[in-house]
Amino acid sequence: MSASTRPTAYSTDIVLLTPRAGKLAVLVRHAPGARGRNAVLPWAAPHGAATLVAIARGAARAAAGVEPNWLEQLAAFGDGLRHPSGAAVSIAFVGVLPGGAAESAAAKAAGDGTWVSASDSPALPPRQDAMLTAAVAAIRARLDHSPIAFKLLPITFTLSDLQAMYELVLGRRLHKASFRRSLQAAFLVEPTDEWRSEGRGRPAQLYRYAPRKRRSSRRGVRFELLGG
Amino acid sequence: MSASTRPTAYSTDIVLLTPRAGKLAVLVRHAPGARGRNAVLPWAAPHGAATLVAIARGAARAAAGVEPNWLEQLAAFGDGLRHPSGAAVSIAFVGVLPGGAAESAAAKAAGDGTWVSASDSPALPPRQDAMLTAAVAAIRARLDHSPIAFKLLPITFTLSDLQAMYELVLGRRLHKASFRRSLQAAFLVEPTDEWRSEGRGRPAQLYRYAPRKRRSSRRGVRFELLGG
DNA sequence: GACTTTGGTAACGATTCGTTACTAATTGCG
DNA sequence: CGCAATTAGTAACGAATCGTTACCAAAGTC
Repeated sequence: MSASTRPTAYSTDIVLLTPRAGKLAVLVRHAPGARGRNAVLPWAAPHGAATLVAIARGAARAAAGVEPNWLEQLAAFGDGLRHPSGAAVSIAFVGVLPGGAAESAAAKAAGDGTWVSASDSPALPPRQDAMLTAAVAAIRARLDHSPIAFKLLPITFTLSDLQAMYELVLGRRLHKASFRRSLQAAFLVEPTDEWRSEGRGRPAQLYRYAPRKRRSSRRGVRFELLGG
Repeated sequence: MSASTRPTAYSTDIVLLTPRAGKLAVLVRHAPGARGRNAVLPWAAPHGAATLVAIARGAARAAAGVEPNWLEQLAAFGDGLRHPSGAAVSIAFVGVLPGGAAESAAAKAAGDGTWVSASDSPALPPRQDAMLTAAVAAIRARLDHSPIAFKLLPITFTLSDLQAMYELVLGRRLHKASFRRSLQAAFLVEPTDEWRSEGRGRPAQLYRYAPRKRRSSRRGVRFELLGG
């Protein structure tokens, strides 16, 4: 399903991301010999009539032990950069998993990959290194359009957890009152009956992702996002 | 460079769009036999060490006679849909040309493609039909982040031209005062000394695209863009 | 109890934004 | 010429949004 010695027409690669220790971690497979060196992203050669996204999902499950909670195509990468498959072009997918989902005993037993910090540049092959950079930029750019932050969290979470996840992906601090006011106006979450007490401080109510409305915005044009 | 009879590993396709008669037109090539039927998007097989974007640009120039004014990768398409190349996967690019650039005598002589309305669904092969739909959605989604509207216009244009182009791509009407206020705040255009008189009404000043500032926004989170 | 820490919200001021209304400059027509 | 029609361009009002400060609530710690 993965490491073939003969060159394949194209490869399907996956950048699986999960929060770990306040940073984003990426799933890699290590070459049998060295540890910490020669890391590669999970990838698969095309097989049968499986769709691209199905191949990506299968590669993710083989390496992580569980299926990604969210998965989208990233882009096709070619342009001469070296890739372990030898293929001239690779189609990359981005996926996310909730924090802790990959640390379960079942997931560890079923997957052959390991999680490393995404920002410490784990010495990937050139083409896959470009994929990782693009993947981190992509979830940041799509954070407003896809429920990525929610899919990076467990089913229930506190509003502070949600804000911290947005801050982690965006790489900047957000204001609590503004964040919650915007969230309230969007009808994206609903409270549960549970509360969580994290040691110090007042307990926080747990929420779940439950989008209800979809306002057709009808807003004007946002020129300020244009650059160059 | 284009129509080979043996199956290729993958194809590089291009969806070239231009404004024409108040709608978007797409560049297609017609099969030699029938006219109006069997239209295909320009595509190319991989060759040599050329990058993906260079192959796409070459295919665009071969069919349009000129190079696209803006070009970005769209996505990879596979999933069993039929494609004239026989390849299992195709990497699609979106490009735009200013209105009138494809009607010049030089362009018509150098290109072997023809322009048809993008909304009248020109009976493309299934996979390319999906590309066209995705391309129109993509330029709409990226309109705020890439200077697509400016690249769909000639070098100089009136502010009414610019607004009409935004309305054409977005598919909805915009308010003149709001549009110009936002544009002014973004420092994206500079006036020229020329004026254009279009028959009736007051003449309009011509502007050119000349982005000066890039404010780092620092805005909050936009939950209202999230759906499903 | 006093202090610290985290959760949660009210409210003020500034900015943005949609809209209305107005002025400016040209063509067409009597 | 005088006046309607048409398109360009802007001022300004009111509502909504947004960043920020401030405050209260509920837990643990000393």
